[in-house]
Amino acid sequence: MKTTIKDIAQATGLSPATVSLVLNNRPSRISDATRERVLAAAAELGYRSNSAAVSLRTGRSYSLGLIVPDIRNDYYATYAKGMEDACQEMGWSLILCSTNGNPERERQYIETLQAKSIDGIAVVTTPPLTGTQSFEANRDLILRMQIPLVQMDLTGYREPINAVVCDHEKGGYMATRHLISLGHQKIAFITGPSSLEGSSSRLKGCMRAFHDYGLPWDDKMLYEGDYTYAAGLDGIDYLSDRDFTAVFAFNDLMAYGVYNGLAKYSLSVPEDVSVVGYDDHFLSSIISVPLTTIRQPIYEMGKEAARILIYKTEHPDTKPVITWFDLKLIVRKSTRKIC
Amino acid sequence: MKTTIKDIAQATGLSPATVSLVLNNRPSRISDATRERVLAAAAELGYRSNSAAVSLRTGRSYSLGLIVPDIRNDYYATYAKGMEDACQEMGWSLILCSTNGNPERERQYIETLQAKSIDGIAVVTTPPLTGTQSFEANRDLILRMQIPLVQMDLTGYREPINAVVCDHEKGGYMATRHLISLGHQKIAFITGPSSLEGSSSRLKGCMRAFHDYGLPWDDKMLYEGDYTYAAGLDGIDYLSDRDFTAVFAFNDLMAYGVYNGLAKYSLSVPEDVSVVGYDDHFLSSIISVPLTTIRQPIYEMGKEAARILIYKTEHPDTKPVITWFDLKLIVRKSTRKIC
DNA sequence: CTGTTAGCGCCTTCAA
DNA sequence: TTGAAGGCGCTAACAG
Repeated sequence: MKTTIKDIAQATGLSPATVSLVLNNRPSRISDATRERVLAAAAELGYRSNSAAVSLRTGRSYSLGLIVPDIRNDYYATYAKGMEDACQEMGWSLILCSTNGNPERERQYIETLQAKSIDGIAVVTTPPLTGTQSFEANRDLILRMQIPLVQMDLTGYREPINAVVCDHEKGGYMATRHLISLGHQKIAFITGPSSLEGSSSRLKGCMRAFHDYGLPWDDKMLYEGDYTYAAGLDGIDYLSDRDFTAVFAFNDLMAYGVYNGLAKYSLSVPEDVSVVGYDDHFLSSIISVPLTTIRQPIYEMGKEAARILIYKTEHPDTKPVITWFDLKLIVRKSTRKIC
Repeated sequence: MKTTIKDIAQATGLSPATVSLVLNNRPSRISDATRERVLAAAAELGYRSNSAAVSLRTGRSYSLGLIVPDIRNDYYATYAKGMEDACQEMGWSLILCSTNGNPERERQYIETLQAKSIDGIAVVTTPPLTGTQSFEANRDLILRMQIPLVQMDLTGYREPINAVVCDHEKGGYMATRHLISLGHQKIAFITGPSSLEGSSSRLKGCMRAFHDYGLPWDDKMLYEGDYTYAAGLDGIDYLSDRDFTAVFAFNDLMAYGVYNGLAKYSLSVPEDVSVVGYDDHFLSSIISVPLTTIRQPIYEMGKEAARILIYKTEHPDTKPVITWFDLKLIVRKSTRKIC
């Protein structure tokens, strides 16, 4: 039914080995004449290599696994798309694993991926779990399996590890500086979980900006959210008796919650309160008051993650790669100058 | 390094075949004693089957392919999540293929999937391409490869085919009837591409509602969009000199465009104009004026798609399965009663 | 009830 | 420059 290298061998009167050699472009110098013959026959017969056979023989599968908490989240979907595009460019495949933040399910996936001789795994852990025991255990599992691993926004670990990272300290600084330069001095912050590196870095940046501009820092203006829409709403409830002219939400989803939270108190954006988000979710340019935000190049990070993984497959004994990405302030309508 | 059935065979003093038999729960009755022994050894040695070997031997891979235009689109991401969850429940994997609406890339994917001995493929074609020659060619390609295929919202074809479908005629009817029952008589419609079955069905439903309630139909109140945000904006521009009190956009994304388009003309929702969307995008409950919409059970459809595919793998010679899903009107704040 | 045998399709020595 | 042979890990016949 399906044509194999044997068929091509038969058709050309050559041996399967020779056919394999030319089909894989091996340096073993084959005469141009036979090469042509093989290629012609392969095209003629519509040859496609059987990846199970290749995989069994070589132990490689030319596919990567992506483990994310929830593919419906635009953030992860964008990352997935980046990886997927990079894979496609190089003829690789991507296996999608959505864990719902369940570490046990994550573990199962890792084992399935190993069974499939996956060549590399990219993991983005769900916020509340990062740094937990079960997550570390899963990471160790991957490492022990000797499968290349790329993480996102996670540099600190007991040993160096491949990663794609943004300088969130700088991101926090940029957002805060933007507000300060607009004349805001009373700024409220709705953060992510403090256990998350990305969140604590942002916060450090905020404090540094306050310090640089000689503003007094006040922990009471802080609400610790969890990156969900609801946390934005709750944050405004919590902060409602404070006095502020601006809010910096540590991601766009919470900023949307802030919008609606403020509306509840009849406060409008940006007239009464300026709002800055973080991520540049695709909706942020679309909503009625377009959101000023810090853009993360998630798509590019996904691409790079795939590239690192593929590179590691070819060069297993190289040092861990950490690629840094730039953040960018996108000024829209949700922030305004005050006197 | 990795333990194989041979290792287990050696450890237990049995043959690889026997080990395989118990590990796969084959009906060939094996004594409980040896079964126990094998299972114990497998656990002991941490055995995991090599799926490349299984795949090479059996021609099956226990994985499905999903081909979508863009995983960043919440609609497709939700479908993917449904499939992924169903796969996970049964120990299968999902390979993600995002085509960007490029038929050539779609074709490449199909061939890659075949090379991987994929057991089934779910395709959701990008709107402008549905029904085009290249798309039909790709579908034929899959069919010719004898790989089970599931489509979404696509029933009409020259031969019956597995599908998960909503009755969009009814959906169009429900949305229109809702507006009519609220007193609206001058309703504008922003449709999807007329070449799409889902869009033309909705439109038929709208017309039927008008007919049932004795309202005159007017083609001038129609704008053909393409399901993008921009189309919603454009639609309002196009309709700006018409007289209407309500708009029915054929998906939520276009409804968001309608919101902002109306704002441009200083029209507010729902005071001046009522708006109905379609899909129930996750943002529709979140935005400042929550959107009345028709909910499609996309997630469930994804689950069912995976189940159909897996079923087809076990029962290749059964008749095509078409599963219908119910639509539901979700009334929120974007529609109001007028006198 | 269990073991033997024979490949699935491919790649990789090694020999010619 | 090419061919022959062996085996990756597993399963399906067929024996015993």
